Amino acid sequence: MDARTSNATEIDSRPTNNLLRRLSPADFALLAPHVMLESAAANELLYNPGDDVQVVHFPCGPSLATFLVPNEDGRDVETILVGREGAVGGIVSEGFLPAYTRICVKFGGPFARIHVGKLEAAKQRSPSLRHVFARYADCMLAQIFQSTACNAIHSIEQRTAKWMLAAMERTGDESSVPLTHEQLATLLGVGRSYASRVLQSFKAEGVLDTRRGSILVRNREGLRLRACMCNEAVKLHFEEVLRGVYPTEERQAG
Amino acid sequence: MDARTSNATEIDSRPTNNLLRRLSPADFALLAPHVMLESAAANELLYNPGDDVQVVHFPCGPSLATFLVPNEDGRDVETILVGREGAVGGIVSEGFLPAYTRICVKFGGPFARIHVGKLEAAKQRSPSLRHVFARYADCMLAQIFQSTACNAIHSIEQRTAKWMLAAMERTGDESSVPLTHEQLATLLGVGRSYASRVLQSFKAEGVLDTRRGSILVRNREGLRLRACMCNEAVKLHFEEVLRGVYPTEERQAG
DNA sequence: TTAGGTCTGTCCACTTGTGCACACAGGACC
DNA sequence: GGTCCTGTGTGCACAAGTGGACAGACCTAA
Repeated sequence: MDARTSNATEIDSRPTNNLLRRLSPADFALLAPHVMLESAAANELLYNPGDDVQVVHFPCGPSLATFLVPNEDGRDVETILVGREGAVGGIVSEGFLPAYTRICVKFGGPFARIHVGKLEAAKQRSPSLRHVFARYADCMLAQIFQSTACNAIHSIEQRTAKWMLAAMERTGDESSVPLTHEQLATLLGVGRSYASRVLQSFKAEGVLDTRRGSILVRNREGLRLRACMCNEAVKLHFEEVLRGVYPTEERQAG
Repeated sequence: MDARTSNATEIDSRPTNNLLRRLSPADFALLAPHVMLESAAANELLYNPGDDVQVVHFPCGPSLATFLVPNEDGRDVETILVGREGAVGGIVSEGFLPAYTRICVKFGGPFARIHVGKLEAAKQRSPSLRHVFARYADCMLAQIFQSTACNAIHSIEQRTAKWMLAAMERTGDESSVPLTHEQLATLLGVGRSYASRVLQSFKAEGVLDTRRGSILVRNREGLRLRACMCNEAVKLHFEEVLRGVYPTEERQAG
């Protein structure tokens, strides 16, 4: 699989994960033999704290994973969402270390998987591949930093709106988010009744509608107005950092 | 500076930064020619968002740096502390990317510095050196994840206590933290008057005393009781991950 | 068709944190 | 020794979020 064969058809045959699609044909070719496409159900745990990190998971299509930090009182706290724009597992650590967080499939669907060892071996052969992953790691870091700040100062209302937009952007579903109020509350780290009240206030303003087990978005722009700008800040960094992944000449060649 | 000279004297001559001290003599020797020891004053900015990251800064002794996330309304939000246990700048990204956060010297003092390019070159020559930094990156990630969770669910009282303990641990000063109420408030992302009130309640319980511009710790154990366990969780991960940095034989050789 | 479990909407009393205001205290500098 | 500035202590009205409770709605499965 050399640069010659890198046409649109080949690119489309890749898993629908933006990080993998961003790779040059040559870099993807290094990974391709080791990539497995599998599916995972909602609530499946990819890692628990202390697990030896051996596999990188790339959410594809509407799949969504989250990082949960366990808390002394037993309830986990949700931190960041990772969808088809990225990957989870050994991104920063380069694997073979105990996981710090729990990683949970939030919305089920296809995942591309590769063993960390294979990925690291490929990185050793291709500096540009290493750079792609280092850059993505930096983006993920930005995402977490932003979440930390967001949790410190933004209201539950803002964070609810932010979360819904982030989820929709990743799943591609423009009109609904499959969550119960309970799940939304857990995810925001607030009480269920308060989460319901926030949704109710959005509903009163015509932004949302609620169904049993899912939330329907009626006015996306309204939601955006009520959200903090954290998503946008992070997205900007993603674009800036990942745009320059390959030097121009290499990208032209692809 | 080769392995032959790696005796206790040489180790003590290293900068008082635990990450650097943790390196095997051979690995440190790769960096040593490029390490500059300088000092920075409190409030000095090491990076601003968008800056090209070219230098890694290792806080030494009582120096302390923090990562600040800029907010739409202009006030920065403090996220994590980095002291002599670690380093800031290009740790995850491997440098040469725009910084996402602002990095600010919180408590002034000595910093060891090295150009990212030199560090990366050394990593290329020594896989074990690369591993040390990958492992530290993972620890830093754990720290940020924990902060995100902490901000989501812990009270200001708990976070105040946590912050004070974390600062003392890093500076080595067991009895005082040089902060005004205003600074503490900013750092926690709360209003100044509420920060004062929390300190007042600690004072009433005999845990603290307040001075103009600094906070005196009277009862460290009491502080620990009032803090959340976030520090401990992260510390455990640091120990677990950094303990195994060098395989036993290599450590013996050093 | 009914029964039972889960999800939802809402009430209430309560705690936590906000934002502003203002008096006063501690130092530094003339 | 006074002056001025910044930092500190506290009061108040208010907003945000908690946690428990309970009735009713929706869905599934027998």
